[in-house]
Amino acid sequence: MNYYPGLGYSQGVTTAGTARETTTRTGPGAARQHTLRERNLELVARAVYEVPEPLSRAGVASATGLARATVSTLVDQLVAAGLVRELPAVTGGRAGRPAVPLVPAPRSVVGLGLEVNVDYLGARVLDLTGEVVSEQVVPGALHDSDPTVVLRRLGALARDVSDGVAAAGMTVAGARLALPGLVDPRTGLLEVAPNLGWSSLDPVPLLGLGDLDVRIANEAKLAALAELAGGSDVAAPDSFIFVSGDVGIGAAIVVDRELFLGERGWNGEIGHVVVDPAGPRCSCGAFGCLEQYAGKEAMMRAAGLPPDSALSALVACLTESGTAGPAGGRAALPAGRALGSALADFVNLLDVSTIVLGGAYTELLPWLRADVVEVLADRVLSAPFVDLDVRAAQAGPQAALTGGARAVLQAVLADPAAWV
Amino acid sequence: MNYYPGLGYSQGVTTAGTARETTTRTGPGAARQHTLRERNLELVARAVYEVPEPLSRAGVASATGLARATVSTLVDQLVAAGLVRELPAVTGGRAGRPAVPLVPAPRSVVGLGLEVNVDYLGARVLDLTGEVVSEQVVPGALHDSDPTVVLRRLGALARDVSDGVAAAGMTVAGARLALPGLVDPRTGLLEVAPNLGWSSLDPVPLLGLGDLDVRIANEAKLAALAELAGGSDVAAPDSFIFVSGDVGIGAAIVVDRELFLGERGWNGEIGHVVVDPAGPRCSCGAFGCLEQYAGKEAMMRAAGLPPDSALSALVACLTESGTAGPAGGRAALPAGRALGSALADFVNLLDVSTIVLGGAYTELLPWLRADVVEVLADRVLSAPFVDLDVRAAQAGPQAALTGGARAVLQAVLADPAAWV
DNA sequence: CGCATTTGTTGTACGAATGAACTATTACCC
DNA sequence: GGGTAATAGTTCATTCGTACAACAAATGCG
Repeated sequence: MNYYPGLGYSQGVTTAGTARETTTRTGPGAARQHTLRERNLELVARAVYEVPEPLSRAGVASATGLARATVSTLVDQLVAAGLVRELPAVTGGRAGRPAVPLVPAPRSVVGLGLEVNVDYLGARVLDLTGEVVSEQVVPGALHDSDPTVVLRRLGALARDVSDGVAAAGMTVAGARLALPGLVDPRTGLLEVAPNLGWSSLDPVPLLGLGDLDVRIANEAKLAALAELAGGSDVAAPDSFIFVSGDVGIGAAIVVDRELFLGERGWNGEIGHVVVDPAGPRCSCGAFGCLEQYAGKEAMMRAAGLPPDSALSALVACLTESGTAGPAGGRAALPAGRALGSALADFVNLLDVSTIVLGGAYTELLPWLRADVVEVLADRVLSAPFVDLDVRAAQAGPQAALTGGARAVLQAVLADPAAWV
Repeated sequence: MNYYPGLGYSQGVTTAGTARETTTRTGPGAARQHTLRERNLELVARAVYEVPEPLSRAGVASATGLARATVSTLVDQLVAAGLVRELPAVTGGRAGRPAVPLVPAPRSVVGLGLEVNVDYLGARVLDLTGEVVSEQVVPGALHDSDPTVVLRRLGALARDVSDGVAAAGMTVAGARLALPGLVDPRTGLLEVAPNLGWSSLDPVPLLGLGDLDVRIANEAKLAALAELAGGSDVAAPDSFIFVSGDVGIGAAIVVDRELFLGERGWNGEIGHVVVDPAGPRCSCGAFGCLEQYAGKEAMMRAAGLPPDSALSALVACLTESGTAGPAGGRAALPAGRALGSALADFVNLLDVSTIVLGGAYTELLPWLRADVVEVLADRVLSAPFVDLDVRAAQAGPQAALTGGARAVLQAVLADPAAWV
């Protein structure tokens, strides 16, 4: 992760205390015997989970570098905890005792993703294999809604879904609530969600989900996590900027398969990068923000549609007005160059060369991509030395629900010792 | 570091292989017995190094959570390795056996910082206490210079300094070479350094420093590391954006006392963030880059001085043209608002709320700060919820030299087991 | 059918941290 | 001045987890 060996500068004792005041102060990083066990359990679990085809105990041993004997005891614990399942031994062509393939246990421990967005409420349950076990998504117009009412409805939805999977013998390891706004994950408070009309509230208790471990996060951040699963054919990039275009425009930064959140998780506000200070005034008070060019309403207006039209109307309009791409005629979407310009700033400031376009941009990509790529090639300083990649999101609808559930499961995977 | 518990998503087995193909594939993260020892050695070393006043063995034990017995053996090893020194036992008011204070060992293991910049060459040696043990800085006009000649001269300088400290019984743990350009720390190659007129070269062998471990890095990144030492009175912030203004404008990102480098370490190119697309053409081909407003030459021109004037001339000019600050008259430096605008984009994209201004900006801060702060307050979305802080760099002249030496010492501190 | 081969398990050895007991050295109080 | 409490540092048996080697299990192949 750190290509400058020896430049990383993390402070052991002192920061560990300041980062989370809630943890007990006894030995934040002291490594004991059981630390070894925890770490190696995680290592073995990841080896089982993050490999294209099942490994045997011996395979895990050679993949991790641990001794076969050690792997055996660790795997036995994971199997006993229900996190790993043994498939029937397969006698595969080769000589020797047949190997027992190990796979993530389906439908045992599951994660719950929750989301309130402008036009829907949803709850989705994923198991350790990444399959959707259960979900409910309810459309609704939630701008300027009452958080108490909406969150109670979402809580009922969550209980419904959650009770269902619990009845089938699964354990819900926790939940993540995705919200379109500035959330502070340390305190669990929502500062402001402009498009919902919500501000300064503590959403988790309003869900009424009892003692289930529910944490909140920004919607774009969780959607980016969903991207890490990759598409059916294409693998997910290890590092990328995820940009989600809708009424507002949000982004998330993933480096080496890990979210980069800045100090408070309030980064990625690309919608208010200035594209042209002589441009139209933005709701944020500045002039010429990206949102004024590539936000949903601006794109609708530019296409001569009412600002609150559905995305499908814009797609239809673009499809009939020319070939599927700007090469076929006039630049179909002025948003393209503006988006490219803001992304060029982003790439120059961050050095992440893959850009994943999500939300409305996924469907609009054919009309955006050429302009974005061209502006990036012109404006990114490292462009001569780097392959810039602009691609469509793969995670499917309500990506934040999937990402939230995945985040819960990643936490399980990061500390399987808590489950044995 | 990660305020979204459970959102971090690091992949154990698979990425470890892709990140560095050079490492052997046997057990990247397998934790064995000696892993415990290494980790706890680091923990103890950091406890000794990163605490305002000396700790005793017992103090380290309570600070780290390790048992006194364990700490004793670990400290003994560090003392034997020359990384830690015992001061005379101090009988401080309190009852009980007097404690033996432990401090970083002065003048034992040292780090070497090297730098080629536009107007000087330098080598600086720091010991584990952070003191400068030895240095040589040679002014020179090095734009469009011959890398072979310049690097041979720097190599001679480095050998000179290095031989001196070695003769005094110190061990040089390694070196970092700071260069003002795009460097790839993985390969050790310099892609391009526009202001030196260098491109596509492998600088380390040209130094001729034998088998000394020399690694290269970007100048602004190393200067940012120097900031982490803090000033004489003010403590360094844990997270900040370091902006170094000179002919070009570079930046580095530090989050939780760790450099954030992006995919290749080529981030922080704030000099080419677009401030106004209707602005003057930049050398990079785009229009209205920050460098055209807040680069050294642009600032000189705006003040009516020849573009290659010295910084002192600009300061003199500003001082006599009004009071020390824009409040005293006309906006002294048009660079201020441009810098504020680019920084607002930076903060919106990254969520790091402290900005440290280095290079020429340090001296110009009185004429810049008010404009920068005002624009930031207007344009940063999270401004109502965050205290934005704009401050001057503390690290002193040739900060990259200090930062380079510190980077070497941090590597020692991160793996003291290699020295016992 | 015997042998090589690979997987998985069992038992011993070793390394590292722990906690309790012990020594060393001071302050304080009578 | 001596006893006692307090704190620092050390010694040693214990515990825990991994490594290594030997062994058992199960298969393919000649």
